[in-house]
Amino acid sequence: MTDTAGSSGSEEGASHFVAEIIAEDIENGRYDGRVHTRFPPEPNGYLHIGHAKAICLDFSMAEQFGGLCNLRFDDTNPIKEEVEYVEAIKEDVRWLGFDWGEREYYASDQFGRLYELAVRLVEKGNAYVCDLSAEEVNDYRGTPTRGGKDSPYRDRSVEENLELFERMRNGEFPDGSRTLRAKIDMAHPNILMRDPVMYRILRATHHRTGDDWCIYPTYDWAHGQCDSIEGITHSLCTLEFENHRPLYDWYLDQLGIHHPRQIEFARLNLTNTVMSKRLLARLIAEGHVDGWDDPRLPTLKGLRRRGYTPEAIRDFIGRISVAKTESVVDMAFLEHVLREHLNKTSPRVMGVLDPIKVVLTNYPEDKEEALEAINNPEDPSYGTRMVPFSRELYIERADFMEEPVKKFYRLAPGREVRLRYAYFITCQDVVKDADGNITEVHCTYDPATRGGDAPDGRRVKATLHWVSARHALPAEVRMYDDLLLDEDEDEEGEDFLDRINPDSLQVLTDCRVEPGLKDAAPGSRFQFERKGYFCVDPDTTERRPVFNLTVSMRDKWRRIQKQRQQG
RNA sequence: UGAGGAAUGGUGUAACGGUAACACGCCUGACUCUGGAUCAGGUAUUCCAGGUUCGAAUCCUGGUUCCUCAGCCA
Repeated sequence: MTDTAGSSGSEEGASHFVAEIIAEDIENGRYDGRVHTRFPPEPNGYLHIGHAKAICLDFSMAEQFGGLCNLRFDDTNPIKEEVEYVEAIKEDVRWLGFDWGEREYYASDQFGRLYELAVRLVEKGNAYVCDLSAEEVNDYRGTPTRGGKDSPYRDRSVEENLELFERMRNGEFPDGSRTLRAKIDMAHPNILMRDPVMYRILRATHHRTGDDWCIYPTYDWAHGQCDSIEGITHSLCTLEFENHRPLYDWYLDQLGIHHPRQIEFARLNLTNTVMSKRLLARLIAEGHVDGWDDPRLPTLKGLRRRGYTPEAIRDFIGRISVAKTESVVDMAFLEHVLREHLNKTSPRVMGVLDPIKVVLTNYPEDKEEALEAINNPEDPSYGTRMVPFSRELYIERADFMEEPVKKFYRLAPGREVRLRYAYFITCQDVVKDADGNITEVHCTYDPATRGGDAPDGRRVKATLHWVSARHALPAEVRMYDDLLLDEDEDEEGEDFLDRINPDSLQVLTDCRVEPGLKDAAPGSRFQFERKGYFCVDPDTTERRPVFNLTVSMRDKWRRIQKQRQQG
């Protein structure tokens, strides 16, 4: 037997270029065969599924090679960072299923150490205090094609630099008036090597260090040194940091301290949505969605509320693999992986989203019975439940057609179908209101088909879900669709707001679900048979449950209709 | 016009000088008390031009296209 479970790449050891590099390093005895990674978010916003890729990579590489992965908050910019984000990020990482043990670090924990290291560079003549203003620094930097020019403060003596740097730290100079800069090469072809800023003067209260510091390290200065201090071996980051690697290496080489290896990979992009913090913030600010946990968003909070499972997200990340090619993954693939997991794990239930009444004219008025239904055909251990049945029922409006078109084989006048786990029914008549809208469908049922099988072996083309009108629980269902419409190939540079799907949310307020759903806890997931996977939203109240569509079922009939529309 | 990267079906990834493969999507069909799931089949791929080689997606040369970089953001 050939095991093709390898498609679920997240389970066993993944094989991609990052894993190959690490395996090679181990083989060569680099870092004594040790593997230690880190996930380094900045606590200035919420995590999204793009971060999930980094999280899964960082933790899985550690796990696969018997190493460790740290959680490190890259909190070097106090004006953007807040504790609220720290807590939210931890919750999200935990929800995804990863454990950083005691290894929760903060760049800010190293401010003292970083300062000492900076002093060392100054002493070596590798850094200097520069009095140029921000604009002047930009001006002196040059352009990608033209080298910059040296700062007039570049050749200060070590003593003067030491003194000035200490006075910066002591708060003797106003914000922005001076910086500490690495002394590298103002003519370097890589702009980042043109005497990058290591410290800026910034009087802002930091979420952890309060007002202890009025100078803060920049990313490039802090990141590599923190990696080094934590003993990181492989520092995985996204492609845009490729240009930073020479600088990352330079600091570590000058200092002569433990030197991790930075490896860059392509970030995750998905069709029909946005991933950038800026764009997500804009959607919220402009009211296109309701907040960071809006179920239409690819944020982890949003996906959680939508009903995504962490298992599915991890499986998805494993299966798209990791490479250096920039790519856009089809949302359909994420949904496929999601359905795969939900299909195996979701209890089935019946819910009618757009009800139309069915009256069984030959069923006694007062009779009620309970019919046995299977909770999960994929897994017998889920058992069965009893569902109430009576004379008046609701079925899906779309499951009836007065004048059925070709290939429609659900209920229609004179036609017999099965009510799932219940009876065969035959449509005899329809009742309409003054405007000609169908208000009731009158059917007869065949008592001999109780449970759903005909003793005479008679077959029907369709099986419909239903609820008993008298017993059903009214519910609200929020139907979600892609946040963005498909990209228009001829339209270039259009604002992404032009692609917003006006129908990304449709609230259905007149739904009816099985009474057994009365006490379903927020977050619990179900398959509404034939419709899709749903989960209970936190907006649920005792009086009225609220469900979110997680992902719809694949639907052949819908596809036929679509084909027909398109000609 | 500088530096650093990347190019394989519609999409994502593999093949590490030896038959271009896997998954998603799409299309057929089978089966079915979910038009779900499952199963079977089909569709379609090496950026271009040269070169090396018995043999090139892979090596070499030259080009093309795309991405990143001029924050005291990360």
